[in-house]
Amino acid sequence: MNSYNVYRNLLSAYGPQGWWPLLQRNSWPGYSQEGYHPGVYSLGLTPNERFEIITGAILTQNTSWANVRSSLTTLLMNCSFGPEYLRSAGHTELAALIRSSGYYNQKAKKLKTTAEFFLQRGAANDTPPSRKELLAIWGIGPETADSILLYAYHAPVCVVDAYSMRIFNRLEYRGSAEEGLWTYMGLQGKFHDELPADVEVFNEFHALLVEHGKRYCTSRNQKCSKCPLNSECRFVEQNS
DNA sequence: GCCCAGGAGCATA
DNA sequence: TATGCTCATGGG
Repeated sequence: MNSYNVYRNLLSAYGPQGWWPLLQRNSWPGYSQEGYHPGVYSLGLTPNERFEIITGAILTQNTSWANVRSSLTTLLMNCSFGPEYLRSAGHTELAALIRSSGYYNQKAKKLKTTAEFFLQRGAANDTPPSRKELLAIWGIGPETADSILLYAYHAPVCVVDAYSMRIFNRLEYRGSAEEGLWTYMGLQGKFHDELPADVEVFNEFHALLVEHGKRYCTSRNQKCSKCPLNSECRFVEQNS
């Protein structure tokens, strides 16, 4: 299944998603109360806005965004996402602030190690770190690294997540047949091959896959009859 | 009560 | 390289 066809189909069905949400801008024109900004991509980010995205990317690991937003609101009131605060805060204090995101002991440690990395880079934070540097940080894996590169630095990198795997495994009916399931790097390579190297396309594509995974391609009780991709999905074909 | 959510680290084989 | 386990809250 061609990723660009999927992208165009989902964009047509759902429209621009307004990622990555920025709570700090929730009173700006074009921004929703929750910080979404559909169709607005290219405004520069302040250091604290960039670090809000980095913080959110870590807190949302295996966690719903509603839980993360609650933590981000608390952090915004306490430190406005200044990384100096995350470094200096006590573990127990920080863990309490991000409690609603779950895994709060692990994530408190992840936030501190990440804050330390970016504080040491200092002025170099205007340019993106390498993917390898990000992966070397304790608490940052492939998806979080790519989310930081794409959404905090506008680098042309595709983000793959559990939804992407589920959707493309189903579209191609992988796993139940002779083909193996998609891996992170395998699916990212496919996306990079098939999509135009455009930051706005990559931005929307990942967000659209998340929306699609929530609305129709759910883990169970999937809603195939109303799915905008059902005419080209081998999972539907095999189960009808 | 169970399952899932915008994953990653670590031990084991 | 590839599984399996752990981390943890909050909504459906």
